[in-house]
Amino acid sequence: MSEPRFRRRKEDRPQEITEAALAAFAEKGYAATRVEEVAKRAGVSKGLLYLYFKTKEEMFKAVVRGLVIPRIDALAASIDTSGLSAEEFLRGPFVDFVKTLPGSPIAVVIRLMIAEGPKHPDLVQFYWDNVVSRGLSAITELLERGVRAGEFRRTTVNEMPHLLVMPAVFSVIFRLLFEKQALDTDRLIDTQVDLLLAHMKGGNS
Amino acid sequence: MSEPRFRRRKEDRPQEITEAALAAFAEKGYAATRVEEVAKRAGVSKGLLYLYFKTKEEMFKAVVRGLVIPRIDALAASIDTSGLSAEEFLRGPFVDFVKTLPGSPIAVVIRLMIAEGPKHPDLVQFYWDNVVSRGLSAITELLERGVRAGEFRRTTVNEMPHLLVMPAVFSVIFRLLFEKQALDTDRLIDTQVDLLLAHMKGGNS
DNA sequence: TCTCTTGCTGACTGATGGGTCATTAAGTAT
DNA sequence: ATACTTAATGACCCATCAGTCAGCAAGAGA
Repeated sequence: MSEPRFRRRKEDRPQEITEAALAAFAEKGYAATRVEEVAKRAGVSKGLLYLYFKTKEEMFKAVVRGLVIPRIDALAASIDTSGLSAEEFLRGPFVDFVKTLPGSPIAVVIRLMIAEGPKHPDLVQFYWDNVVSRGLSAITELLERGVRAGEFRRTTVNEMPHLLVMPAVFSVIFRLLFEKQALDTDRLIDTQVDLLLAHMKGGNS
Repeated sequence: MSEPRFRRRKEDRPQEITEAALAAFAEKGYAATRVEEVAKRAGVSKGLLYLYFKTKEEMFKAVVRGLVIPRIDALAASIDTSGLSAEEFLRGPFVDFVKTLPGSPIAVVIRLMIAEGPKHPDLVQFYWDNVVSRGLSAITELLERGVRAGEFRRTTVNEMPHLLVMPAVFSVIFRLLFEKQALDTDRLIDTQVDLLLAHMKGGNS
């Protein structure tokens, strides 16, 4: 006769909740987001959230974990599989990936990390181990490959892969805060990569 | 006989409160900081805060305003007064200033802006007008001076002064989150400035 | 010394929101 | 059908905290 008032979908709940939480956090930030708001977005009662996550904080951590790992895995994998030269990879898949960041869920995670990081040391540690550290190593390895192939000189950049990631982080933050004052983040990223490649390929230092 | 229980010091209160608030925000972030905690640090009762600031939010805004403006003014002024060439200014006062950022109160403000910005659009606007916009213009003007003097070619960098500020923002965030995994932020800044100067002085694009 | 002004206090309140739990109803097994 | 398990509800509890206000006391003025 009538629709049941709810369905039991134990399997799907965690991800649904996680997604709802991300959306809410993106709009209001962690502290300003009410648990009930997340519940509403997930189309579920507040009490249910506490069956899947012990506290609001646990929920927050689940969001970060669930979103970031897959993406990084994908990029790391593509470094190995693609038969591209180091320069081709940087100009191609790497730049593409970086350009998508400012508009992706990862941008939200980055903001959350900055805002809440100091209050969640274990989460920062997790993020460092699984994202930052691995990302930097992957880039270092890629540059090393370029040096071995005779594409690049060995320069300071080999010890500072940060220089390649920098524009991504900067763009994420800039877009987040000053959306209106459109900075052409794609161009910023391209320019920085051009600069670095020019420096690594020829020149004098 | 006995010390008075308090003194009336209308003049000094605002700054004392503002400083206490900054210290508290630096440790806990805005949302997690209790108004009473700020009062305690300022050695004052909670009620007093509300005589000088209508709300916690107003207090927050006062912190940002009071801390950042003076610094930016100082830097902007020194661009004009110093008789240095563009390159000398960049390698000298500019780099010095940027290097102090990650450890300065401004770093705290930057973090607060990222964390709370989306909830305070008017504050973001204020920050844009008085800090970011003015800072970028100053740099643009400096580069332009360099071009006119024949020091620099005109390149993409003239339209993207962001490239010079980027390492500062990146360093602030990096140090804030991953203090332990010491990134040599001074070196990062130097390297980026070297790269840009090399590009603007010679080369091919 | 006795006002009078006002900077300042601290106990109070009202609302908010994280977290709980007794109860209900969806699905499953017999 | 009937009994049983457990996903899901939502009304409730209560600690927390931003903001208030009646009264107090520091210092100025006479």
